[in-house]
Amino acid sequence: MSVRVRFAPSPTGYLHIGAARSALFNWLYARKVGGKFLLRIEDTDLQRSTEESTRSIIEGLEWLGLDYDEDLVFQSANAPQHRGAANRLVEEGKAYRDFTPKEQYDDEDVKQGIAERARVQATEGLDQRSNPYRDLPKEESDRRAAAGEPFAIRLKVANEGQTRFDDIVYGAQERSYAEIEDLVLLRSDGHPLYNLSVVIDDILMGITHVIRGQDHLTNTHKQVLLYEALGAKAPQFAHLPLILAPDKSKLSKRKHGEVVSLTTYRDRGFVPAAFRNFLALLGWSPPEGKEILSEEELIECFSLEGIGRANAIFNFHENDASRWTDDKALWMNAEYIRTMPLDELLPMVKTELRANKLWREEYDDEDSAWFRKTIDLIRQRFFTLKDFSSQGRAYFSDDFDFEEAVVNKNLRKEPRLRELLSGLANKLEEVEPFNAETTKAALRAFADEAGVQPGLLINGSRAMLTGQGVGPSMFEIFELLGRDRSVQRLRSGLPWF
RNA sequence: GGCGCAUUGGUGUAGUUGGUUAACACGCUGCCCUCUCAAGGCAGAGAUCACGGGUUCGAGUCCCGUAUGCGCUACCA
Repeated sequence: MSVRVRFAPSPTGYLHIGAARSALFNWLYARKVGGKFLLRIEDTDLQRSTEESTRSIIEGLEWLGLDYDEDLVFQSANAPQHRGAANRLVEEGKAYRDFTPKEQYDDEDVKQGIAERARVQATEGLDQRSNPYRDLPKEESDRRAAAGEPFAIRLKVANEGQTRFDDIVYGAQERSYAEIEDLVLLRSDGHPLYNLSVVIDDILMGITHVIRGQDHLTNTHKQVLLYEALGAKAPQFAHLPLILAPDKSKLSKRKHGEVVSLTTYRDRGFVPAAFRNFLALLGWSPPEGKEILSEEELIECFSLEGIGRANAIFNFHENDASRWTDDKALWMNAEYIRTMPLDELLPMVKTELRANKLWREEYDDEDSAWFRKTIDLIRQRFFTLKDFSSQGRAYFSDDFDFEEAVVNKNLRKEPRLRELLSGLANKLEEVEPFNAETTKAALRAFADEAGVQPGLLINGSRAMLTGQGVGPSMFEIFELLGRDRSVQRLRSGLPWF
């Protein structure tokens, strides 16, 4: 039987990086074993589901390069089947109508309410099967339903026994029926509930392996019960450890902000392959210990058995802008930027420059050799794609900022520099040809004549030509910017004012 | 409250059927290289493997308990 897996997010917001990782693992597994990777949007909660969210999920997956194999499935479209299944279970006596009036819960303290109710239930000695409608004669149930009395449908969980399944990650799991309530399948307004929907949909879609977050581990027992009631074979389950914030709390946008949203990484200049690589290493480790893995390598060595059981901490630093996300993610992105094939990087840089009005069509044409050379040089010390338009700005525009601290340290500290650099400009004007070699010789000779350290002129030049104190070798910069721009910037005197 | 799951340096992870100096990556420190910053090279700090018992000649690895964290416990997903 060929493998079919799915990623089934609910469209109630941005795509969370934890969800993105679930998608990735499903995708990797499908690609690894030659199975199908499907996408299902779980939009049964109509109140909270939005089209915008669905779009952002699809965009996110596309950005990560996780292509799905069949048509997108909307869970809401299967609602008739969900209801049909629930009614069938009632007919078969495996579920029952619960005419208890619906209670209203405050959305705020649901968790507390649950704990409170559980406590009361325990002290009053109520068990999970105390529902008065559980054993209502079928005729009466039918009659009341026909009379229009509202009801929810609950699964009739047997008194004795236990569910069991083997989780590929967490191992053998058992749970006694006594700990499982008669779960609601259908709300009194006819809406199918999550546990019913997933099971029906997974059956409908022929899912063979359910790979999802560990937060569903205990719910799985209910679902196993449903598979049994429906006479269907349960799929294999593999639950993934969760991704937590540094304080070990659940990662949430409300509490932790943008770092948890996948699109943030796209918007802040991550290379998709780098982020995918980083995500893969959260909770999973390759057998060889090699960490930088291409798409092919990732697929090749991926296995469900390599997934760990402990929750991983996503180590970002909330109050440190330069370490706004996990250090290793940032490092990996830099690693990709400086080592990936230039031809794959170029389109991303183009997009970035374009967004900042720094792109010129010539870069694709007569200046393409220059452009490639420039990108290849400056990418060596960049961390994100954003750096091409910020730190790299001086290479693409004459309108760039001078860093105050750099100007003070490399220019103002030595008053003679203004004249010296102007003199250097004169010297460079005569250099022929104009390249790294010749400018180097010229600068050194000039430093000798003037009786100053070459470093003084080099650092001063860097400040004048790029506005920055750090960057590539100065002579490479001269060559790249060319004689005219180099000379002009050296003479501009701009930063002195 | 009940039930479940987890616990190896700051972070991510390796640690084969229990065997001797607990490994790798990121981060951090120092040195080299050097016009700066990276990269690279070298060196280093940092873990009594959550804690307490037990089994064993021997435990990060097996068993029990405790703690902590997380999850589920809903006519949310």
